[in-house]
Amino acid sequence: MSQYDSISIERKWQEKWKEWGIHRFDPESDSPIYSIDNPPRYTSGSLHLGHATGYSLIDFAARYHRMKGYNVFYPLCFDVNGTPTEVKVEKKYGITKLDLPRTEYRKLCSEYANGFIDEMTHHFEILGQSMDPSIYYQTDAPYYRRITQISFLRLLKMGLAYKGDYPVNWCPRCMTALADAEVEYRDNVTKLNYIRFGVEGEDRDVMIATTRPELICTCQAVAVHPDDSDKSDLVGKNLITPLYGKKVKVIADDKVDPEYGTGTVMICTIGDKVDLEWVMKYNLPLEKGIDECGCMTSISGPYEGMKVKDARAAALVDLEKAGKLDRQDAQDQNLSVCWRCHENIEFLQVPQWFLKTLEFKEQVLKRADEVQWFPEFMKIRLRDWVESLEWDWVLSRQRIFATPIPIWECECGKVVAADEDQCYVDPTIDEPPVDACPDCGGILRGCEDVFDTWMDSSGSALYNCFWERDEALFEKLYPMSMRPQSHDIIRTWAFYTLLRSHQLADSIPWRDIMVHGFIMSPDGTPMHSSLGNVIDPMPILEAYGADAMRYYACTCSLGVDHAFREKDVKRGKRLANKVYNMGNFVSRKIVEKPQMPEELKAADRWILSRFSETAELVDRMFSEYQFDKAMREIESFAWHEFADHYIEMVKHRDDDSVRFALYTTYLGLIKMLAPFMPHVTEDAFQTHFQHYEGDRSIHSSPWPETYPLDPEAVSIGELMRDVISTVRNWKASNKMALNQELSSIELIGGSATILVGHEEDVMGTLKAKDLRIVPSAEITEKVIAAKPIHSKIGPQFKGDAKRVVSIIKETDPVEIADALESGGLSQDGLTIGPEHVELEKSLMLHGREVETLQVGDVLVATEL
RNA sequence: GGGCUCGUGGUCUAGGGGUUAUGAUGACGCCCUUACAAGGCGUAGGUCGCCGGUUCAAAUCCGGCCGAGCCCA
Repeated sequence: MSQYDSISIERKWQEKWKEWGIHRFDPESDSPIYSIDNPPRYTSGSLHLGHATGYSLIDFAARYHRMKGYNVFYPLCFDVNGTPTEVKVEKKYGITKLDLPRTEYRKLCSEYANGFIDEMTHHFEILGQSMDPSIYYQTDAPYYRRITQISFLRLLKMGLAYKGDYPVNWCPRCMTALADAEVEYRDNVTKLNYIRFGVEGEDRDVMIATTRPELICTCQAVAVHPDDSDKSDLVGKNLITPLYGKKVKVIADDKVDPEYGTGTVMICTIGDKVDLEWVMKYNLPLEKGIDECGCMTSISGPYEGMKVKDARAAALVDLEKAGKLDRQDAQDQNLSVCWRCHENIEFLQVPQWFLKTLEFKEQVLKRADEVQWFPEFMKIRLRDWVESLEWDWVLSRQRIFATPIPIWECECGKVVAADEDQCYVDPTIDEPPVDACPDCGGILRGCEDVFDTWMDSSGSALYNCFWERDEALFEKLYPMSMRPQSHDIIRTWAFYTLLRSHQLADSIPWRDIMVHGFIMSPDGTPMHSSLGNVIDPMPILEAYGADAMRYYACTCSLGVDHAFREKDVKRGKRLANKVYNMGNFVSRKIVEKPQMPEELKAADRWILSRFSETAELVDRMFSEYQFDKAMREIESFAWHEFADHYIEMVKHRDDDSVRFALYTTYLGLIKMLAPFMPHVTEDAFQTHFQHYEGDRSIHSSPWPETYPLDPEAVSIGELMRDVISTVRNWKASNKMALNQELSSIELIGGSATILVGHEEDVMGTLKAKDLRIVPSAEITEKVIAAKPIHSKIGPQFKGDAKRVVSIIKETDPVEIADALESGGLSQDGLTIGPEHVELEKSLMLHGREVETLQVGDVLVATEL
């Protein structure tokens, strides 16, 4: 059979790997550990193309390190917490979190999310993933949440977690606080409204421009720029707000942009972050105009209970009626929206739990420097993010399907934390460690808030290393070897993990971080379900196989985005087929395991040398996560050097030397390809090598051994290759069959003599009955061109280089050759030597009817 | 508006001061050759985004501009 049937063969080995358990991490082993802080897959349904690519890249690292002798820790894991699931469940059942008791709501979410796990696990298998189910975890399980909770209790004890009363980003639809990292921005056009404020005791108006007229009820002050001479007379006076008639002071502050609107700003509690800055700076009262549901409060008077948007419209009508609305302009703005439901977010003051983050900025950046970034420039993303941070991390969320915050609170304000032994604990169900408030004896109420799910995710490295579960294993495993992730979550997953590992373990979480890009649609634009350009990887896997899909994945260099190319997957399928067929050829020659013979023939030494060079380069590229480069090296060696040239060169031969070289090179070749294309290489290994090598699987076999470089064999091999392919091309272009016999071939030229003693392969391959190698013959050499060698001329002649080049170009080549023979070409005080010029010669052979071909400076004469 | 990355034959891509710019893919032509026609061989196809600068020498370094993607404001 010459066709590689990917689907049935892939399933077969996937089943075997499962049966053999060859991807297991061995906690007892003394081998060096390579551990991967694998991204727990979010349980949102089927695999998409980006996942297929991302997880393939991780699997390359895992399989490579197993072959390098590492005890690899690569857990199968799922992320099952969080708002995205809640949003989907609410949509599915048409409910909100207020419609159901917490336990029932949570049950719906849990059933929904867990319902995907079997299918997603199966998809990983189809992709050829070597994740280890023996170290499985999911983030909603009590054993995982327990670690999240204990880590919080430690941070609380250290004084790093605190309850604060600061305004937070708030999503009125999700009814929860959001971290800065959860806020997205959207371009929007709104109305900038010019509104008249009265001046106290004077008969004039001041025009104020605002996009949020519904917040006039919370106006605390009005600000102008200190250098704005037109308005300096206002500073210190009181203005009267329209609709409410409230007196507010005019202040001068250089944060005011005099160019924006009227240059006069109303300061509300709280429209945006600048408002908040002013509120803090001038110690203004924090009045709440909007509540947690996104409705106006009683402060707004007639608008109480209205949604913000409706209140804005109503306020504008009233302002118009009162003659206070002067005009409206269109205004571009950047709207803050919730990352999940895209509802406009508000700034609200709702008590929340925070983790001290700002005071750790420098330490986190130091930790980031201790980690090796692949690619290096991705560290800049982290640095920019850290340096731009303005707030501590809001840990609490007013949601349900997440890890509960393990505390109870008393009306007096006392907080009672859970005992670590109690965890996992749900304070809305479980009893507190003490019966009543230790301060006032009051009743303790379980905290209903839950953690931001990044609190769970950023503990993955700690969890993986058995932190607070097994002290000995923690010592052995921590820090982990590598964190793989995409670049969009550097500010969240990477940052929070670095922060918490520093705070809790005083260490980096991992030594390396590998950051990959996104997979875009074929036209280079992002894939979005709303655009209808999302590509499902499953039909691709079925059509071409996992090895082909994985081939595509390794063409995706790290750190940058890649448009999906189906033809790259096709190329992968072809490569799998090619490798499969090479195996068929090699195994025809092999009847027992070949030993290295005392003497290897030149062509065989050449291919072993080239293989060794390739394997060492590939090894280094693997260790630097440069999978695209590694694959390119393997592919071009396998396909072009090994198959197109070497195999062709030795087809005619059957001896110990060629058997050893074929066996060793092909085995080494499939070994270095095994991390990328695990199925076809396993199939070839099992079919042709397993009974000789003994390893149960190619994936539990060692990385190939290499041989010292043999420069002599490399020159001989390359000349053989060139002579053979030149004559083959000549046969082809003269419409001869490639196995057409030739009565003789003559190689003429000094450098041809290295082939003396190695005629066999040239003759055998070209079907030539005779081969003669002579240093010279009755030939005439004619110099036809002289070319300047810039890399030699430039450094030596510097400023004169241009003149040297033009001398060479303008002088007759024959004249140059003659001059070089007799010591050099001198002109204009410049002496040009043989090292500066490459002479191109035409070789003429007289007296016989022969075809002549030229290979470098070797002339090939063939005779039918 | 800021940061990062990228612009190379029709398409995709390698190279990151010094031969005739790499390879894939598509197009065209030829070939069943001791594994593979899902193969092999060959041909055509390029002002290396644009404009300046540094240099003996720039696809490569520097500056500006244009375009794309991501991250942030």
